[in-house]
Amino acid sequence: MTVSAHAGQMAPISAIIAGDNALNAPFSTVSDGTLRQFNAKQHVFFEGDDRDSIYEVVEGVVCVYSIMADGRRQVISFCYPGSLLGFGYADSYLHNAETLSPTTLRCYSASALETLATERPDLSQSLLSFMIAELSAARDQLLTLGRKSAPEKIASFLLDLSQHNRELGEDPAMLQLPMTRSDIGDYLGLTIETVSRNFTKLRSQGVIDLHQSSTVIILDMDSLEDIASCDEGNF
Amino acid sequence: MTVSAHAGQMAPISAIIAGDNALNAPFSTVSDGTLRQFNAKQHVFFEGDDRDSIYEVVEGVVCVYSIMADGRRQVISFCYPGSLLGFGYADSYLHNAETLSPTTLRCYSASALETLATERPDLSQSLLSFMIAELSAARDQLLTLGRKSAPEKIASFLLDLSQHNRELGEDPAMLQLPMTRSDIGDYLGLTIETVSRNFTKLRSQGVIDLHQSSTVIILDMDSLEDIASCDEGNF
DNA sequence: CGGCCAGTTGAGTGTGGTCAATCGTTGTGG
DNA sequence: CCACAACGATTGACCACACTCAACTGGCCG
Repeated sequence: MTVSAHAGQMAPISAIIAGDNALNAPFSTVSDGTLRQFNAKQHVFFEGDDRDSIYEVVEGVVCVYSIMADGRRQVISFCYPGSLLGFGYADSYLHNAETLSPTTLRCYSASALETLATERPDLSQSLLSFMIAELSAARDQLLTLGRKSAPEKIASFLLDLSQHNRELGEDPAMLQLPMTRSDIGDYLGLTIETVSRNFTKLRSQGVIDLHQSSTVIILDMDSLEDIASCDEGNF
Repeated sequence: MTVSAHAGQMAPISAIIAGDNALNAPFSTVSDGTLRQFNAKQHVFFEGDDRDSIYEVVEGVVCVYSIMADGRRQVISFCYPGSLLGFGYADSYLHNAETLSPTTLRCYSASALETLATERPDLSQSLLSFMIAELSAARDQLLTLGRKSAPEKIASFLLDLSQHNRELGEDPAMLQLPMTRSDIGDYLGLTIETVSRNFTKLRSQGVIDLHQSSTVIILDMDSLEDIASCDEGNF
């Protein structure tokens, strides 16, 4: 799946750092662990900023993206609770990070966390697991961007969100989209018009329903899966 | 950069495992470490195979790719010496791996290596560094696949190879391509015809020279960077 | 020599991009 | 309360870039 989040069964980084009495513990071992609140559409950091902090998404959704000199944008991932932002060994952030909804982040000192990782094998293992999951998601997305048609991209995207809901125990047929059509387009390598047209097409085929533009109801999961993998029989 | 290889300054995994008297030591700590030889165009493993072994590229180039039911292919990375193949926590390989040239791989037991990683912080750190580099490369490639035109993709690809040469102390203007036009197309999300046409176009513009189809000489690095329109100053 | 394969080149097509108009919702101020 | 602006989303008309199909070249090897 390409939605960037900790796989459900993994312990969140915060729990590893805090030890057994996790979640509400004082994070004395690493300099910080304090919570920061963001409104929607606020930047957490920009590419090139000094990489002083690493964030764990606690609540909300964050959009990580790259941008080219002429303004073309590529969304790298949508980060849901459990994801880490800003982890790596560069001395500045490699991407931009912007909240899509009101968001709570847990903030760590980058240097302290990375030093701690050299001392705590469980933390190091947890970070490694997280990176493996992220890499796997990024590689799946390479296939989507490089080889799938627009309808396949849209269907794959909706199925990813559905799977994400399923892992959280939420309704896999009822999707709340915190991102705009523009975000989706920049994630899938499409324009907003193409995203919109394909949403409309799926609705006219009876595969999905769209009450508000931010709510997608999957009416025919089988058809959606057919479209995602093969894209035969349209028009 | 998107060419998948250990960043030059990192210690290869084999050195970590073997300890200080690296490279030629008996790899008693992990079950294996033996060398395996491959000819060109041989598969190392297929997607779905039991993930029993992890490989380190010692010599040669390996192409890692995904394939869809209808045959569409996406090349994930070209793995040069220093890269790891098959690392992850899934119980089967997630991709296919095929040698492009005669290749030597160092072979480890996946379970033994991953167990060892829980005991040896230096190994765990090394693996984490490697994964960070791989993730960064994959994310760069997302931008290329999602947002760049065909000429930009080709130019970026050649610049990546040039940068790789530079890191190895080889001539950054003289590129030996171990992969076919089809491999390049499947890496960049293009057809072989589009790859070929853009190579021809670069040659007719005097940006590159092509003696054999597998040798590219960069005549005008500045133009190539302009065409790539890449604001990449990585490393 | 002939077959095979990778690569190149050409002609025509179609998917998805561009440009532009419109719609719908939300929020603000008169 | 309505008028209006702002913004996201939708739809339409048109176009271009990259794909498809096809022919051909050149190198390699039996």
